[in-house]
Amino acid sequence: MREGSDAVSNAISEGPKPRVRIAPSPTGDPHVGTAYIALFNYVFARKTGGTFVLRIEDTDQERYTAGSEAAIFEALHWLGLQWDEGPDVGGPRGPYRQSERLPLYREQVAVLLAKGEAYRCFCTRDRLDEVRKQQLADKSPVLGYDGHCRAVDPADAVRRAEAGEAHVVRLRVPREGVTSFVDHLRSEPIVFENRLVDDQVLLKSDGFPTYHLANVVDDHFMGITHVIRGEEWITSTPKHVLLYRAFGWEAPAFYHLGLLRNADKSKLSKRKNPVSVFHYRDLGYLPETMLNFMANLGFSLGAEVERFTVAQMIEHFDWSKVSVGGPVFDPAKLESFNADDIRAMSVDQLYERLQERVLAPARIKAMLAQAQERVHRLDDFIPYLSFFFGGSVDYAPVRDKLKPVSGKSGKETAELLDTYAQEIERDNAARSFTAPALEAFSREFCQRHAVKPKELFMLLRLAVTGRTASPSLFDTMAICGKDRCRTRIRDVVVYLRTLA
RNA sequence: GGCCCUGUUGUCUAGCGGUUAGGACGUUGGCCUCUCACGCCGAAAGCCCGGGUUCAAUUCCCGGCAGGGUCACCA
Repeated sequence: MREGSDAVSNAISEGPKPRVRIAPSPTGDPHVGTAYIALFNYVFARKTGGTFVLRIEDTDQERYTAGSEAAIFEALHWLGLQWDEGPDVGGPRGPYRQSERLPLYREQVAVLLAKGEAYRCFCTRDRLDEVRKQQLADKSPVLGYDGHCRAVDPADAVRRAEAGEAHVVRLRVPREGVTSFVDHLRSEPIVFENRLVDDQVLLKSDGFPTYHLANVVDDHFMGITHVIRGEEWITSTPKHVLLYRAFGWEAPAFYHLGLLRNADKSKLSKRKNPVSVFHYRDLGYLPETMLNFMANLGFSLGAEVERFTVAQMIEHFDWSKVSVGGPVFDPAKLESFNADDIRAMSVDQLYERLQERVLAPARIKAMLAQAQERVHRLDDFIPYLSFFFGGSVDYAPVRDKLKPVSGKSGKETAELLDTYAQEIERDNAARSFTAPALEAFSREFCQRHAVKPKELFMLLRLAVTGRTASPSLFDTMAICGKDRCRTRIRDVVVYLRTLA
């Protein structure tokens, strides 16, 4: 744990009310890492009587996926991390979606351009690639833009821009000196040499701001006082500090939290761990348990207390109790916490919880519709529906049926299934996980990969249900839900890889 | 590779110069018990390494090493 010179600013003090924010990007499923950062922002805001802002960073046209903004709201709501200002609840510093703030960024870029703190760059991608290749070949310690367009006469640059020549706007980073900032979670100031800092692109050629620009401009105009985010941002913080300086604004206080890790210590990723908040929700982890578990990853209430509520965390929160060594996200411990909490409930409470999601009437009815024509007695429904529940399924009874598709090895079949799971994420329709979309996608997938639908579908059926006979594969998948299917497909991928 | 961050049992952590280094998950032995689970009792397992500073370093300083992050017109 850090201490010393910074002890004073580490303490939570009075003064103007803090304003903090989380700024997720609507790409894919809401990530537990986002929830983790949100928790610390939320707790800090509540502790200090400050304001917790939710801002949507949707400046990347390429990666934007429909529906994921709503998914972020849903995930955060499930956890109970309510924000005070945001796209859905409004607030005095809106709008809270970056795509709705475009004029502001352009205006601010113009200011920088006028001050000479930024410049237009007309370099083509090809030239940029060349420069990079050369730097790599020369083993240059300095990787990045070479400043070619710094020399372009500003008046000339305006003319070219007005003539419609494609360009970006870059920050003019000082070539000399250092940029340093204080990270209030670490004892020493963090220092970067300016010559190693790239002339960051501020405005892309499509007129959208980059993260760096939008982030700084928004944090400033939204009055953000404390930036609490993941450690992955430390290296870009000097760019942000330089930007604040270029604008003549005061920078907020920075707190970089350690990154959640996989068991092998790499940054938590969906290849190695379930990372969707919905995965945990749908498999029946309790939101308060999730929160308590995540809180323990970097925050400690005291020597021998690890089970506590968010309210208790708020009550005792202090930055001196936060550690930053990237913690491994250990699902086994989460599970143990969850089991404890389930045990602590009354049967009535448990019954209530079950009805909220696991036994939600709409969900049960969807299952019954599938089982109706396949079951003879009412009492058979429950065992028949078993594969709609739980995480992994037992493949022992169908082990001999779990084999490579014709013409492929086990390993190749494993990769095929893995690709299938990944491509679902990238397909706009399939990602929604409705039966028709899944079917269309799956048939198209078979065609593209030259696999017989019959074979792939059986493999999927076995993976998802652990049975050779089931209701329509795609209805089954849709009802099981994306995360449950993904878990099971992953199980089979792992198994198939062990085959020749 | 350059730069940056981090470094207490396998994992999450407490510790802030002197402790039998504490707790939790996991592993493991036993008790309880019709079984399982729960519960209870016990065990193994840790201060990354090397130099300093000090009467005394897990703790402070320096250097290594290891892990991670980052080097985009992605965030």
